[in-house]
Amino acid sequence: MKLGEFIASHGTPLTTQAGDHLFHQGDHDQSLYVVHEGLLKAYYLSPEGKEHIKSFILPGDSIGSLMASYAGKACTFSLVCLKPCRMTVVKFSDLYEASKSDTEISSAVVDFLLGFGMKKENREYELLCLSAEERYKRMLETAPAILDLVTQNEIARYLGVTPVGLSRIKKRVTG
Amino acid sequence: MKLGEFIASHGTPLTTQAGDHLFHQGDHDQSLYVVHEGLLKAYYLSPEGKEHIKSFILPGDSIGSLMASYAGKACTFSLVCLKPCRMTVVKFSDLYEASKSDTEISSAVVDFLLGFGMKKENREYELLCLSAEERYKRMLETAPAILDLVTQNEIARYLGVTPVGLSRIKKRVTG
DNA sequence: CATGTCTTTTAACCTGGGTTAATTACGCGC
DNA sequence: GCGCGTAATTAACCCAGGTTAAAAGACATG
Repeated sequence: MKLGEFIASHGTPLTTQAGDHLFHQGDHDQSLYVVHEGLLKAYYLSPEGKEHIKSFILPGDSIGSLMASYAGKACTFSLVCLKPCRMTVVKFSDLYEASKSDTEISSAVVDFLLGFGMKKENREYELLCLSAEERYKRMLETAPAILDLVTQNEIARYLGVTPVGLSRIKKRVTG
Repeated sequence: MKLGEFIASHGTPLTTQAGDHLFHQGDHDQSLYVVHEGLLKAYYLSPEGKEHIKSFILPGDSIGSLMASYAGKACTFSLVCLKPCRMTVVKFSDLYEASKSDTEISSAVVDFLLGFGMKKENREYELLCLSAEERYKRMLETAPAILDLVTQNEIARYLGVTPVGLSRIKKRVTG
């Protein structure tokens, strides 16, 4: 069975409003969210209340908490809609079980996970090797679309700087 | 077929000396290295010659360049042995193809990739949300073993600070 | 168009970590 | 034990980005 069919038949549709949370840090949400339309952000909240943005999720992307879904632990981050969204929710365990017997599904899951791994490695590279200014310039080149979708405030917290810091960087870069 | 059997039958053994490189940044190495014994480091070298350590690889771990193996691009990092190593080398494409038809293999690959994903997410969290000092303290708690295996110089470059910086942090933390 | 709310910019000051270089430990071979 | 190379510490200075607070835009609503 194709992965798309599996999701269509075993998933349930979900539409949300901007501001709706799908789960909070600490929850045990074991769903995979396949996004068809809208915009979400995944973020960490530190004990001191500082927000760090893990990623923005666009149509075509999928997201869920690996920690909760696979390791049975609490979600390490929160997931909130920045715009009204339309998606399909799949139980991680359903997909995981299906991948054990259906080679077509497991192939698609392997491809998904390999793509996921490359994204994470790329993010790791940026955070480990680049300065905030370099990360901003890189974002201008590789993902300019997102800049128009979210506030500068959120771009900053995604890049690992404060909004004040990003304002300074912008001024420096733009000249 | 079990993954272990596949690796044993389709892989080739390899032993190396400390200092040997398995591949360099820019190469197109499409191998997966399954480490039985020894110690390796994966690192990025910036155009200005600065080294950033992506990870240390211990017995039981596996490593390879996703970018080269799966995306067909150049390796984004280099891989070098810090101690003599004993490992098995598997062609990524062999394993990838096998996972398309053998459910036992694909299950193991899915599990491997899920574990890999969790590691990468954890590293992303540390680099995005924690200060260098917090990352050092966390390492003291969660991976004290590595501290004895490599130089402080390398710990620093793994944590994303300079050796001088780490020396200061140590002094601050240890009191 | 006045008002409140949110985002962005600017300014002043502070700090963690970078940089360079000198100094001190720690092996290790002879 | 002595010399030599590598690793770690220390010191002095610098700077990117954090912090706090105030000011300036930007919009929406009444």
